[in-house]
Parts: sequence; C-alpha cells; structure tokens
Amino acid sequence: MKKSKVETAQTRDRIVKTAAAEFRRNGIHASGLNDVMAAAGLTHGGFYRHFDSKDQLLAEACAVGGEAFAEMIESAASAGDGKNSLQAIVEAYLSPKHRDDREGCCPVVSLGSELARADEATRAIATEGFLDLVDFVAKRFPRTKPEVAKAKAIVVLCAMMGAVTMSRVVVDPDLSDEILLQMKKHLTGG
Amino acid sequence: MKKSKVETAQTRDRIVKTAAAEFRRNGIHASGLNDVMAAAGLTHGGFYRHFDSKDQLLAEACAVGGEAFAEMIESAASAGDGKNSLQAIVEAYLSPKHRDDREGCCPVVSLGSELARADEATRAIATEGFLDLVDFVAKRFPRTKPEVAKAKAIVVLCAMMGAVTMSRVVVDPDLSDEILLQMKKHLTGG
DNA sequence: TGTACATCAGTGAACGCGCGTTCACTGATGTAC
DNA sequence: TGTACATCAGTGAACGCGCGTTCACTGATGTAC
Repeated sequence: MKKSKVETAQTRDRIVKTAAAEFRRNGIHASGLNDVMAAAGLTHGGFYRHFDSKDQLLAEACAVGGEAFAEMIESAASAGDGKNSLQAIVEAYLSPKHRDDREGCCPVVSLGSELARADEATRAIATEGFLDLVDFVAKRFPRTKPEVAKAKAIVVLCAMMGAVTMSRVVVDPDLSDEILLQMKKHLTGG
Repeated sequence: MKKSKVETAQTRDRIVKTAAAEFRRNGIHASGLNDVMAAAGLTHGGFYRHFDSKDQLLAEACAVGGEAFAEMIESAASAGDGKNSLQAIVEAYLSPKHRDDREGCCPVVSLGSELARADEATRAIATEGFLDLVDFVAKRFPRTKPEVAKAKAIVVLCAMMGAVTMSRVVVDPDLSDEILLQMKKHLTGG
C-alpha cells in the first residue's frame, strides 16, 4: 500500500485543505479526525503518518485557510480599480455571499472564539495571517503615513470580522443583512 | 435528599450562572455537563432534574450571561456623565480588563463563532440580547433619528466585538493592546 | 396540630457512543547490489 | 538493467477516556387526613 512520494505529498495537502474546510464549517471541537479523514477519502488510521496531532493539523489548516481567504480578498481588490480597491474589499467581506460561505470564509469569522483558546502555535499562525491582511489593506490608504494606514487597516478588518460574526448569530435574516449593510456604509464613508 | 422549593430554585439558578461562566471560559463544546455541575458543587446525575438537555442549559446561560454583561455595560455608561456615556461604554468594552475577563465578558466575544452554529432557540436569545444592547447604545445618540441611532449602535457594537475577539487571538500582547486602542480612537472620534 | 405517605432533588453507577491516539498488518514503492 | 529487500502510506481493529443521557436508589420535604 505504500504510495509514491508525490502521491504522499498530495494526500497530505488534501488532508490539510479538507481540514481547513471542515473546521470552518463545523468548528474545531466539533470536527473529528474521523470526519476530516473521511471527507478527504481516507480512513482515520493513516492520520498519524502525516501529522503528530490534531493540534498540528489545526495549525496547518489555519495557515492554508488564511492564505486561501487572503487570495480571495486580493482578487476582490483587483476587481475594483486602484482607487476603489478598499471599497471592493469591504463589499466582498461584508457580502451575504461571504456570510453564507461556511467553508471558504475568513477563519476569524468561523473560528474566532475557538482560536482565542487555541494553542500558541495556532494563534501565532492566525496572527501572521491577520498581519498579512492588515498590510494588504493598509496599502489601500496611499499618501498616508504607514503607521496611520496600518491603524486604519486594523480597524477596518476587526470591524468587518465582528459584523460578519454577528450577522451569522442573529436569527432574523433582515437584521443579518442590515448589520452587513450598516457596517459597509460606515466603512465606505456612506 | 429532596430539597425545599426555594433551595431547588436557588440550585437551578446556580447551575445556570455557573454554566454562563464555564461556557464563556472554555467554550460550549469544551465544557462538559460534568464540569459545569462540579463547578456548581453538584454531581452530574442531578442535571436532568432541572433541564431537558445541554442545549436548554446553553440557551438559559446565554440569556443570563447576556443580561449580566448588559448590566456591566450599563453601569459603565452611568459612571461617565450623560454626554460622554458612549465614550464610557466604548472604553469599558475595549479595555484590557474586558479582554482578559474570560468568564464575565460579552458572550459574543467568548462564544461568537460557536453561537453562529448553535440551535435556533439559543441564537434567538443571543439576538434579543444583542438588540437590547443596540437599543441601549442607540440612546447615546440623542437628537438623532431612531433608525440612524440604531444603525450607529449596530456598527459600534459589532466593531467592538470584532476588535476584542481579534485581541484575544493574536499572540503579541502589544498588537493586542494596539487593536483595542485603535478601535477606541476610531469609535470615539480620536 | 400530629401522623402517614407521596414527591422529587440529588447521588453514583451505568448506558452507548465518538473522541484522539496506537498498532499489527498489507503491499506497492524506492533502494542496494 | 534486473533482482532482493527494506520502507512506509494506508487499513481496520483496538485502546482508554469523557461525552450526553438514563436510572435505581436515598431521604428530607410537602401534602393529605
């Protein structure tokens, strides 16, 4: 049953990507390794050929999930023209599509309160992902001092994270939409 | 072993209050009924004399935790004078004290991403708690149309929730403080 | 008011189940000669 | 290049453990007479 090196690496990648989706969909605690491995088309026994522990998988899944989400945001930014790329980011982040995308969304939205209790390695990776996003958003404030741009980016990102999280908690669909809309108006100076 | 009606009601209250703290400290999934009952000074077997299920306890714990947190915010608001009560709320919510208070904090901060996956009853209670806070904060915008004040309150609350959540995720204490500080400056027009 | 009995809050053991993790086994791959 | 052997990815059963939930039992409380 031994697989080629290429195949082994592909399997490992598939497990991490599957975990990144499963964790975001169901939460960290609620996603069993059995679920993740089955969703990746494998049995659970082989897990420890690739990883030391569930915590290690979580850390790697956070890295991959964060990068994938950053790419989504970056492509949304480049869809808007140079001047309006901040608005394009805000509209993508605060869209009902993002709110309803349980597998591909921002990891902080789907896992925020669980990440706050995760081990240091995972939180360090989440911190890096956040800072990468902060840098990217900060560039949308040209002719602004770097520290000020960074501060603005932190505010915009955290505000959006809170809004999408809350839009998922409330039961009233109209209220959920309103939360996204009001935050969008606020952040785009409407 | 039967207890008096008063004692029974007190026990029930104690379980709910203990659960409200345990859930916020450790998360919903990570808090076992055994943990909650032991923390309330009881054995786990008696749980079902008071509640139908863990989900029911969660819903009631959300209600109690939300009310207790609202009272904290209201007392913070009345500590500042009438004009600056909004600023007092923002400063209390975005304080390191609130970030570091794992048991008494805002339920959305400690449980947000888990609440988003909770059952309808719990999310309905969380929605009520949120709307109560929105109404309370909206009153800090006098001489403003009710719809506009409500919109502003939604924005302020969600932005603060996101900031405190993120401040708990990041590993760098300076960055954590900066997140709180920048959001405070932003919301108080600094 | 005093007595007999039903109620039921709380205990502690047990239920089935799924968790994270381990392990003997398999057989195709990669390596050594 | 061809053959013999070591490696190890993946399987499936098993480990101990804790989960949510159930239940027989207890004894003090509340109730009926």
